Amino acid sequence: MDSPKRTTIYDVAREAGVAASTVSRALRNPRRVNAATREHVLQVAERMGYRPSPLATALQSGRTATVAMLVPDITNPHFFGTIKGAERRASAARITFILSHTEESADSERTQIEHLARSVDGFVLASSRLPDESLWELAEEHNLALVNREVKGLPSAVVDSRVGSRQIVEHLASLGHRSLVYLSGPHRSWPAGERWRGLVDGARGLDMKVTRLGPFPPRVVGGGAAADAALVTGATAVVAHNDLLAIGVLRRLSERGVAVPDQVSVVGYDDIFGADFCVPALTTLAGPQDEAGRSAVELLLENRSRSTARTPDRRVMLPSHLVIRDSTGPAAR
Amino acid sequence: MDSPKRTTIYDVAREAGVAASTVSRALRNPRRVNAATREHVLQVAERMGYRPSPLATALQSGRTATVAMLVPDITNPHFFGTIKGAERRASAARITFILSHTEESADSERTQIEHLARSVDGFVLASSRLPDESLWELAEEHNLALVNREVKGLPSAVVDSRVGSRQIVEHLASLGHRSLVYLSGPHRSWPAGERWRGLVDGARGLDMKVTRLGPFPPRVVGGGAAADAALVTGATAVVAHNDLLAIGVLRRLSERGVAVPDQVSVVGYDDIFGADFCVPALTTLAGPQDEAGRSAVELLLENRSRSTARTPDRRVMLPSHLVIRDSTGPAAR
DNA sequence: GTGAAAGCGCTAACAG
DNA sequence: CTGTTAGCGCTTTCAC
Repeated sequence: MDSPKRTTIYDVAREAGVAASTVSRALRNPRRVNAATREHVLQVAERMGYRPSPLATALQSGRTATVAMLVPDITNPHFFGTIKGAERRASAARITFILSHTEESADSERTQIEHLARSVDGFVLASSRLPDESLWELAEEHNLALVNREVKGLPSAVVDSRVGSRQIVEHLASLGHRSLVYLSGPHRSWPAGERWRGLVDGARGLDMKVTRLGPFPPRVVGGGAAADAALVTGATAVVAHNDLLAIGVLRRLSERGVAVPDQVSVVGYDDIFGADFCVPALTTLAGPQDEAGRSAVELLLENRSRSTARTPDRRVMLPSHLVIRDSTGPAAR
Repeated sequence: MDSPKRTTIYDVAREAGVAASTVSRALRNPRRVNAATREHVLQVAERMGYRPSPLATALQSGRTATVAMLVPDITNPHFFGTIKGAERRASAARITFILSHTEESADSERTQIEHLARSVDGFVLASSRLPDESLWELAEEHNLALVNREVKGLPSAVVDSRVGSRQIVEHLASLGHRSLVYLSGPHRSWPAGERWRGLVDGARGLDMKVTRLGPFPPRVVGGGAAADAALVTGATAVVAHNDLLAIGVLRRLSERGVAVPDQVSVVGYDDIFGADFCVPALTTLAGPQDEAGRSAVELLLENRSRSTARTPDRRVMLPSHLVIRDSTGPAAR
């Protein structure tokens, strides 16, 4: 594929009549070399079609100009926004972007990090499945930035879902609901805890009864069991861990002939693609997921420049907002 | 981040009382070294927590164990399946997966390839925007595999949409439709050409009139203009370039009070997430996009092993199938 | 079967 | 400001 020997700085150096190091400097540290020499070297390099070898650069300098993003499930539309934001930010900084999925497994996550460690400058961990302790430990050795997860001492970018959950409760309360059930996501999911706490906080003083069910798989297929479980509680409002689950719930309710929102109101989280055109269109807590991805990469880049010095943990909190559509309405009766 | 000097094969060699080259061999070419020595080396390496440096390996050997996938628009759900399939296949082969987007620009695509050339073993180009000539040229220097694009002499994996388009025509004809309009995708889109040809072929001998409109942006927002354009033709059936556009069309038709499928039938391509729960649920040509991504990576890997020898171009054609839902019905009148 | 040694392409002191 | 000189960590002849 690449037989015709790539041209190296040595080729350029010879052709330009200077030392290899001068070529290197002309290319990287424009100011440390005579303007005329520099111009000449650049022209020769250009003419010879010189392309630097990122590998050699990285091996020598330790900087790879690459970041890796690990997501639990590459299939989940929830992550698309985050991935997009991260990828965009990276490529804007001319940073190579590696995407990898961990299959919802903490072990796999750790292995991937170990595996990629030498090839990247840092990791964006989206909805990491690793326990806090593991993250602290990994952070000793690696440059990490978390998305939708907060851990003391580590940089993170999260879309608020606590304050947002309060808004959900207020919205439902104002519609006359007196009780809601939260259909919980994965057991160790950090956002699940946040959401639950937000709902509980919001309910306090509003004469709203909140119940937690689950965990349910945060996918459309999880909606069947979740909906059935919710119905038996008699609650008039259902808050699902995410839109995928909410859509599954809508589907199941429709099968069972339960009218939404007339009999039951349904709320989701994330405002994923499709949330606006499912039936009824889903009321959901929307947030700038792409911003979160963007910020995480940014935190990584910041951290990189601060050399070895331990940076005070930067936490970015992005605001969410409730998008009210057709799946919520006045409480039944 | 990584201050405590990584252990290298030299450390292991010293500790094990052998030469570095022996360590290297023990790790890569198990058979070229005495079983006992090998065992010993492996244990020492393990004990010392040795991790090979992919960079150094790549620099020396020329193989990076990495592939890059370029997609025009990382935001488009159409690509999610392809990305997923490719990522999965790569990680199964312990190949690092780089994802990059080209913003629908041929120039950007070329630049990215140039940029990543030294860091990867090959490229998966999904729906490449580059003209055939450019691809041939690039293939001289790089290991390429195409997804949803066929170019003579280059390996590719495509989901059939030509035969599938015939099925669409037959389906519509059997419902009594006598004319359809194709809402075309981007001007230089290869699948757009395939689909159009498939529709024309299918219409021949079926007393079906086909019209092509567009190009339209293959996104939901494109649906407004597309739907309006389609309506003025008086056609009773609309075939949209992809599901995104089709969903946009559904939305516009609903706004205008045009009943689907009673007044107009609508068909899409891809069966993306959401196609089953929009209203009415979309009839669409589904295909194994993830398989296409998977196959493309596979082609890359095959090609890599065949050393320099030019491999006869392998083309993988994946079958599509028509998923009939609620957006198509008997022709009006 | 194993060791010595020469790089892969680049950067970073260190002199001059 | 520029050239010389070591490597970065690994693989790969080439001898022994």
